[in-house]
Amino acid sequence: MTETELPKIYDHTEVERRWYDHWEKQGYFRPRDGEGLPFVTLIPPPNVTGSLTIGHAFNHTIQDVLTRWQRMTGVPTLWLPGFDHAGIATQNVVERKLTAEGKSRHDLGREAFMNEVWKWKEHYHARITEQMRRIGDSVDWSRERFTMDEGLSRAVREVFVCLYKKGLIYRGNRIINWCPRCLTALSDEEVEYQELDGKLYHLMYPIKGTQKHIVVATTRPETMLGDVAVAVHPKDKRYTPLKGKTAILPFLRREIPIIFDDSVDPKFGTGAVKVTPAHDPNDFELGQRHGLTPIVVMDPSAVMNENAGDFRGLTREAARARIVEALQDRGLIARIEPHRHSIGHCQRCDSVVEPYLSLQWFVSMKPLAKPALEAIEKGELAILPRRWEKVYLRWLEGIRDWCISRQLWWGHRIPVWTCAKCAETIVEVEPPTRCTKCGATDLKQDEDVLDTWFSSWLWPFSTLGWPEDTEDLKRFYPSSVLITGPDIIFFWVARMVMAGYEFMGKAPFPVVYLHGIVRDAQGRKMSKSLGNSADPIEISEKYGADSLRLTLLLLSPQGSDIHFSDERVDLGRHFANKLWNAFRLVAPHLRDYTPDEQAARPFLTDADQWILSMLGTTARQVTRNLKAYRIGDAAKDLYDFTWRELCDWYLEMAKPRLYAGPDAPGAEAVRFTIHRVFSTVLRLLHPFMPYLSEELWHALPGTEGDVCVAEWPAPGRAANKETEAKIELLKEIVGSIRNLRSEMNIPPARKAPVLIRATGPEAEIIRGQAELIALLSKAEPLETGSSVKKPAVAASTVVRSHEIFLPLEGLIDVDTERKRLERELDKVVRDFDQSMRKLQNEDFLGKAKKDVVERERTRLESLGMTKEKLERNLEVLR
RNA sequence: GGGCGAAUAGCUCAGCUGGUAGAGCACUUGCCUUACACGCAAGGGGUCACAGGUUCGAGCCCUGUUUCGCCCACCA
Repeated sequence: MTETELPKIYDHTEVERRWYDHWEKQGYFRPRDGEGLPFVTLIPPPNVTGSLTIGHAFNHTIQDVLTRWQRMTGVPTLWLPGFDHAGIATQNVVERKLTAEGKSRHDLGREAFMNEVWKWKEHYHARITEQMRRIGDSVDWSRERFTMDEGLSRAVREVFVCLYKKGLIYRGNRIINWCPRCLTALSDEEVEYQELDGKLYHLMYPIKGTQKHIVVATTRPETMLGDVAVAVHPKDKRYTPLKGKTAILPFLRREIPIIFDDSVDPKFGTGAVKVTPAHDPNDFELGQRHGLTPIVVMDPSAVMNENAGDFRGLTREAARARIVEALQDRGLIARIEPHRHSIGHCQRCDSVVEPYLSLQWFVSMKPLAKPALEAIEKGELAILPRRWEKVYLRWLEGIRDWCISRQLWWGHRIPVWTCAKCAETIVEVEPPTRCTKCGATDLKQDEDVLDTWFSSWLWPFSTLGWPEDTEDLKRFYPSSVLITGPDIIFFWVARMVMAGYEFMGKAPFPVVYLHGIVRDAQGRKMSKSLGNSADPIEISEKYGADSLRLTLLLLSPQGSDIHFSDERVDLGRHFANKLWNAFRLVAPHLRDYTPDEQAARPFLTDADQWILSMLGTTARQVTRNLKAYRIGDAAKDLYDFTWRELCDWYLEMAKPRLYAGPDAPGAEAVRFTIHRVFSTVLRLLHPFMPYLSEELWHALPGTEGDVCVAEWPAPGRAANKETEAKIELLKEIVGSIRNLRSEMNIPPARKAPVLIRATGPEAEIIRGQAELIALLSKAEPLETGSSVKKPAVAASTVVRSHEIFLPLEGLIDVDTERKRLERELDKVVRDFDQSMRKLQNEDFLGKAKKDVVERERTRLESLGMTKEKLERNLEVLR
């Protein structure tokens, strides 16, 4: 490979096209055979509703980094891909499409509609698969699953039947959350509450046989048509005279009792509450306690029904307006006051949810929650960052029964049949052919489907073949870690833990790592419905998939949200380009090179030893951070090492030896060092930037196979502190000279003489580094030593205790230089005084740690010398 | 009403066991130096939200306050 073969600007499009198929064909993504605990992670199955967002790309990147890293350490790895049918969400988008075509799902009928949804699913499945390949997800496609495939559907039925037989699934007429637009029941978790400004209406109900009224406060006057009582607190003196009385419901003239119940808060509103058991969860319970029969006044689409008298046919909103108007006409509204309260909305369509009495299927959650609660305490489950554990625990402690039936078509049909003849309920995994009680063959299956999460909560074992006792299930359950966002702790994480204990006897994963949510520049969550997320493929085309991955990680401190915008991907793109060009610099000099550590080691320079030492430290840090799920920190370690140490310093130091050619002295050492550094960095970098690292790995001589399965760098020997200190000193001196040159307006390309009057033991080190100092600061000639004479006219500075002079006869403006030195001295004096005060403080000397005091003493000494020398040099200018 | 999180440079954020405040972007100056202008070198810029406290020493620990964000809760 020659320089001319490598373009100046890294072209990711060309490189990223090349490797994915290769890795896949090699079978790297399938778990290798072998002993030892495998590393297993399960994808949070993306919804087939639409394509992936940047949020997904972030979630996948974390999983892929961990999976690729583990693969390189040699353990068998499995990242199992799959997709979620996403019941309501998917049905909604397909229905929306039909609406646009002027059709409804009922025009098509159940079967034809299902075909439409399957087509939709196929389309987006293909799209998502393509996206995952582009961003480099190293998933095992041979094990791909879908929540509605045959095996998972079987698992769903098995679980339903099992829980039913245990008495943990039951059917009941209860108040549930009803979406009048989706026309289905929802679980409590699918309702999103929003604080909104509303009104509190004080309605006057006439008391029978008197001229008086009882005033009830409500936010929803339209539900008054379903009122069956008025309730007050038993100890509320205002209402004790009304014992045994009844009120007359306006419009309907229904006579309703005044009842007494502890649950009424005398301090709220008027202390009297209308009771509407069919449209309010509290009222429902209250009604049950008092034996009241609920009256449903709306139809499923929240239009007033035949029980609403003259208001029949009005929407609930229209009914409210008309009822308030009519009551006002009759003087039955005491007052209306503003009232802020939270109102439930459908998670999927944002309609106001109606508490609605209806017959649904439920899971008793309390018994299932118990082991999931204990899991944390027993240490069988950890949620990172730890603060989320409280959220998880609190939800489980207050858990309520789960409404699992949905009045939809897209989903798993409930495995319950009713006998047309004897009305027997039959609950079976496989469709029965005849009634188990009377033998009749006319059986009708429940029309409803199950909540989409009723399949997702089985994901950790259903994807591995459960209920069959498969090899995969034995080998890969439980998985190693779950990577997901905190927004689905309740929907998914907690429920998976419950199902894991219930059906497998143990937690589905020992660790849950919850990463932040990707937001747009305005702080809104990236979502399909908002349309504020770029397509990862578009970003990959424009900036590169590697760049996207690295950027997301660099932007994400552990566990907090990230603010993303397209342009920020420049961060990753620029890094990719930097690495590419560093490689372009070294590649021609490594042609035909075969690493030989034995031959090189005796000739390693300080610079070589220094970068190798830093490399080792970086490798250790990266591994340590990955183990702690500090993925972003690991990425930063590599970014900083590559750019700040390798490119900014080492490669500059290595250039003369590289340019001198392969036969010059020192060539062996520099080639060895560079080879070692690049082959290590490329391996460390591979989990983060799989494409670029693979490309360069193949371009680097002396490497074998693919970096995808290369050995993860070993921790290596401890840092070489002595050499690191030498180079640190060198950096400081070079920095000071560059600063002087810059202040004196010496053009970068121009060489300029420099004198260093070095003192003490470091003088020897400086002499040893003179060649590099000269190279890096364009100092020519460079004179160092303890006896160096200060030139008559010179810009000067002090590093530690060493004086640096730039003789600038005729070029220097004395006034400018004096001001500069004064500024510098000022700073040193401030530090010196502060340090002095500290060391004069008895408490500090007595109570601070020895090494802290010692460090302070050294610092003061050094500051003192610097001060003294600056003053002396300044004196000359004055 | 409860809980959690955040507040550090103009912007987005690091700062892990208290010991000399950092990065990227943006800005200023000089450079197309034979890897890279997607770059190099130098530089400016901070009462670490506020008020107390603990400590020899606080961005970090404790208490309270303010502002923002998120989650939970049967506020008719």
